[in-house]
Amino acid sequence: MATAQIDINTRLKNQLTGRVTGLQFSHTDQAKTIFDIADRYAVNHRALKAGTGLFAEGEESDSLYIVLEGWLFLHRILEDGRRQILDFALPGDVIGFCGKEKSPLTFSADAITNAVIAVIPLRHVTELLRNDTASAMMLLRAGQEALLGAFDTLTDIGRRTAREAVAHFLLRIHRRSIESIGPDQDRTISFPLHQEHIGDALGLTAVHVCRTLRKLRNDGLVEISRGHLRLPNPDALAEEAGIYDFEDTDFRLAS
Amino acid sequence: MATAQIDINTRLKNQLTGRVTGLQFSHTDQAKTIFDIADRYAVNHRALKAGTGLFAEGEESDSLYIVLEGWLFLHRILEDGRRQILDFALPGDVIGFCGKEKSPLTFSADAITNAVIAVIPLRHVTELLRNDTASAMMLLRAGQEALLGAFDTLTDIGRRTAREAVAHFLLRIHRRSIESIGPDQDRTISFPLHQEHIGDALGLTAVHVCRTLRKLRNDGLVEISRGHLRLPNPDALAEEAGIYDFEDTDFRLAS
DNA sequence: CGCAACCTTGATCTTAATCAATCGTAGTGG
DNA sequence: CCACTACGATTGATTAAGATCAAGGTTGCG
Repeated sequence: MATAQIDINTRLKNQLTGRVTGLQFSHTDQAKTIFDIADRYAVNHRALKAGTGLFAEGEESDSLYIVLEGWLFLHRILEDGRRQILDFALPGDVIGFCGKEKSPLTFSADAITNAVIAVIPLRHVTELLRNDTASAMMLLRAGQEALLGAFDTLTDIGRRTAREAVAHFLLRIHRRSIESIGPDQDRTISFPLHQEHIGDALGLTAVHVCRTLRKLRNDGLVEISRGHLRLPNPDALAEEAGIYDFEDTDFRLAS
Repeated sequence: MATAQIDINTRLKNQLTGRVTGLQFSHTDQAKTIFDIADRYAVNHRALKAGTGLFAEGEESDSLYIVLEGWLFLHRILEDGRRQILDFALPGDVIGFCGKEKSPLTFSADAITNAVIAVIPLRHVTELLRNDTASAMMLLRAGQEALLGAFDTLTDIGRRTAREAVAHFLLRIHRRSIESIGPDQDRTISFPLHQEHIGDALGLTAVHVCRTLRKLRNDGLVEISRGHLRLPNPDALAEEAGIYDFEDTDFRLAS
């Protein structure tokens, strides 16, 4: 069991390391190092079946998690059932670090697909901070990356129309998938999200996401089929999202 | 000039240290250590007039900033002028750390009131990570704290009504102000935000914020006057926000 | 085959946006 | 001291984006 999971880890690292050639810079290095951190500091791996939870709001956890394989989502549920998805987590992403011991988590994490997660207890994080400056910097960056992602979503929900928000969301997920899993084939990525996931991430209903996607599909900007997403014309889609020249610049930029 | 600013810093620390007596635990310690970090690693202080910018989207910055005095807001502006406020920054908050050098910032930070900011260059952050494990942990926590705040706002905008969101927002700001500036007098805090700030933070128009605040005021839940905010009945307001027993639990919890 | 998810589409309703004045108050210059 | 100005808060009338309610329609799987 443990060895099988380490194989998965190693395989992912190789995939990512193999990618360095074609690409320019640091994101790839970062992902590599995140997996190195998982290698060196994880006490065990957790294999989750699709639909099961990694942790839930209210639980106490003194661990940090690194996704090795699969897609998860972080969310919060209100009393009456309204759900807000806060983020998605792909391989190489760090989640669940609340910083303090003994304080309850304020959100839940569930697996969308089958997933493998490296578990790093807080005491190993302390050790990492003491002995491994480069990894500490990686961790800081990962946190900041997550914050910037939340800022993107905030802008999508707060100040973009449904059409703009969905377009922007798909571009971001597409980019993250490529950065995490590796280059896409013909602009196509594996895409396990349901319309309800998209809606709950963007503050929309699944019905409205459906209508919005239909229009984007009719306009030839998006293709979704059996768990795969293709963006035939990312530039045109970026224009819909209210972003221009997104190939050149970091398309997180609003203008 | 430098001495005057250090005096401000010292005074703030004393205020916070003085608070330890009445309260239970780590938040206070954390704030103290954030100011210690500012003391030890800042190369200089910047004094900002109300309404001026600390940095703007698109600029490159290899510094991290710690607010010593005043209120700031972080925001992003879309092409057509729509604005999303991403977060507010109060004394003790850390902002602007993008993690990578030479990459442009993806949001702006402006001062709401006059403000004093400690500037820590990235090379000092590296030094901090290498030599000062406790401070490194503080920095990680501060980042996580910001992420959790963004998650709160995400839930407000995405899944709460205007009334719930405004109630929740005021409770959070009230709490942050107390944690940062010190205990309030008679449930009253200094509150420099305009209705437009609240609207841009919550994805609403200033007009709708006005109407929502009026109703909350008519219900005796909120009092706002000349830059001050009073929450006469936090428990009742928390109920409006869809939170119960918020005195006992971390009211970041949705349920 | 038949059920269970999920997606799709239509009709109607609600929340919040937009448009448009008006009011209050703090500052400014004469 | 007082008109004048500017900016923010307020209120009303109207519109629009997206929610809600209600059927079907697909797809995949035991």
